[in-house]
Amino acid sequence: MELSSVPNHQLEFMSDQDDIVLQEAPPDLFDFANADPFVVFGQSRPVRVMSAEVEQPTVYDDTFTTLEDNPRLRARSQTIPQHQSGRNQLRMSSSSSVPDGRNLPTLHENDDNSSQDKQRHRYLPYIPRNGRRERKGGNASPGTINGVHHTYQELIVIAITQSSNRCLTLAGIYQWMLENVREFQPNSTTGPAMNSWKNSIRHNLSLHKCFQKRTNSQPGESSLWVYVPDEPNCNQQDLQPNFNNNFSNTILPTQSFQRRESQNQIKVAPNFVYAQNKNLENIASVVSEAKAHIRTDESAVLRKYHMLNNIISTATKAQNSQKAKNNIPPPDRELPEICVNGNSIPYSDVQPRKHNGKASCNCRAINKENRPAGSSFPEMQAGEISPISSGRDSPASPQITSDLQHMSPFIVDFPFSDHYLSDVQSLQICP
DNA sequence: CTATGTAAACAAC
DNA sequence: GTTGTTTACATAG
Repeated sequence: MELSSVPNHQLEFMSDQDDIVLQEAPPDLFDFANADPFVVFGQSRPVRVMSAEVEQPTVYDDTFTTLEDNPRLRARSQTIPQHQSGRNQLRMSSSSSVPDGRNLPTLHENDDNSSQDKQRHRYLPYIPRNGRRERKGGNASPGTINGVHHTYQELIVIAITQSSNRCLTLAGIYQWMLENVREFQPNSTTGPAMNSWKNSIRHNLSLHKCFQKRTNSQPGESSLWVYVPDEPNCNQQDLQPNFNNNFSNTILPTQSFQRRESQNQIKVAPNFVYAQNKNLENIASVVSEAKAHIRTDESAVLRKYHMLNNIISTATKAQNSQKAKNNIPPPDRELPEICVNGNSIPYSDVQPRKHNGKASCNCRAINKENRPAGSSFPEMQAGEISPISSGRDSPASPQITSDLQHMSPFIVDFPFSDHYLSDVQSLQICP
C-alpha cells in the first residue's frame, strides 16, 4: 500500500503528529555504529540499555550511637515501637546539639516498664548524608524498581498489573516484592525490615480503595487483590504512567540523533518498534534488522515506516490504557470467557473504528490464517488473559522482521470479545 | 492539609 | 502464624 492511498480518516488516527509523514527523511537516519545507548520505554521509567545504572546506596548520618537509633539497623520509622521485653527501650529527655546545628532531643536507655514507656515519643529524625531525601513526603520511599523510587502504592500497582491475570494474593505480592525490590530483600542493608514492609504492604492494600479483594476460587488460598484505577482517591496522575509508558515498546532515538534533530538536520524521529519489553538484551538483534532495512530502503518506504511506527506507538498506548481499564477481573465471580489474541498487532487491513464516540483504536482477534508472515501471535486459550506486560510485541512476534515494503497500516481492535466488554460494562467495573 | 511511611492493636482464620 | 482492617503518629511539601 502506498502512503498516498491511506485514507484521511486513518491519518486522523495518528494524533497530532501529521508532519511526521510528510517529512523527508535522510538516508543516514541512524548512525548505529556510533550511536549512544538506546533509551527504551520498557520499564516504568526510561532505562539505558547498554549501560546499566548502579544505584548508589543511601548513606545515613552516623551521628547516632544506639542500635535502635541507627536507621540501618532498624525499621524506618518516626515513631518508637512499643516496649519489647528483653530489649532496651529508648526514651526522650532533654535536648542536645547535633552536628548539623539543630537542637534535637537526646535518647536515653529506659530502665523500667513504667507507663511512660507506652507513650509515643517524638523520634529523632535522620537525614541522608547528602542531606536529600529520596522523594517528597514524610518518609523516604521504601523501595526502588530499576533505581526509581516508588511508594508502596505504586509498587503494589506494578506488581498486580504485571501479573499474568492482573491479580495477586498477598503472598504473591510479597513474592513479587522480594524478587523485584532490592531494598526488600533479606540481605539488603537499606530499606525497611521484612516485617515492616510486609506490614506496610497490608496497610496500603487496606487503605487505598483502588485495591480490591476478589474471592480466590483456589481452595485454601487467600483473596486475590486487583487494581481498580478508576476508584475515587486513586492518585491516577502518579500511577497512570505505569500503564501508558510501561509497555509502549518504543525505542527512542539516540542522543546524537536528537541533537541533529534539534539542529533541524533531521525532522523525523523514527520510533523503532521493539520486539520485547522484558528481555532488553535482545534489542541489539532488533536494531540490527531494522538497520538493514533502513539502509536498503528508499525514502518512500521510510516515510511509510515512520507513519506505521507512529500509529503503532499511538495504538499501543491507547491499547494499553484500555487494557488497564478493561482487564480488571470482575468482583467475586468467575472470569468470563474472553478472546484475546495476545498482544501482537496484526498487519492487516485498516479499519479504524469508533468506540464510545471516541476515536479509539480497536484490536480484533484475527485468526492465524490471516496473519501476515513475520507477525506470529501467541496461542491463547479460552479464558486466558494475555499479560499486558508482554506488550504488543510478544517474544514470538518479531514483527520488525516483516517486510517493510509490504507493511500496511493495521487495525488495533479491542482484545476482548463483545461478551466480555458488555460483561464488564454491566458490572460497572469501570464506570 | 494532604500524601506517605511506620508501628501496632485487634480480629478472623 | 497469616491475612486484613484500623488507628496513631511523624514528616515533607
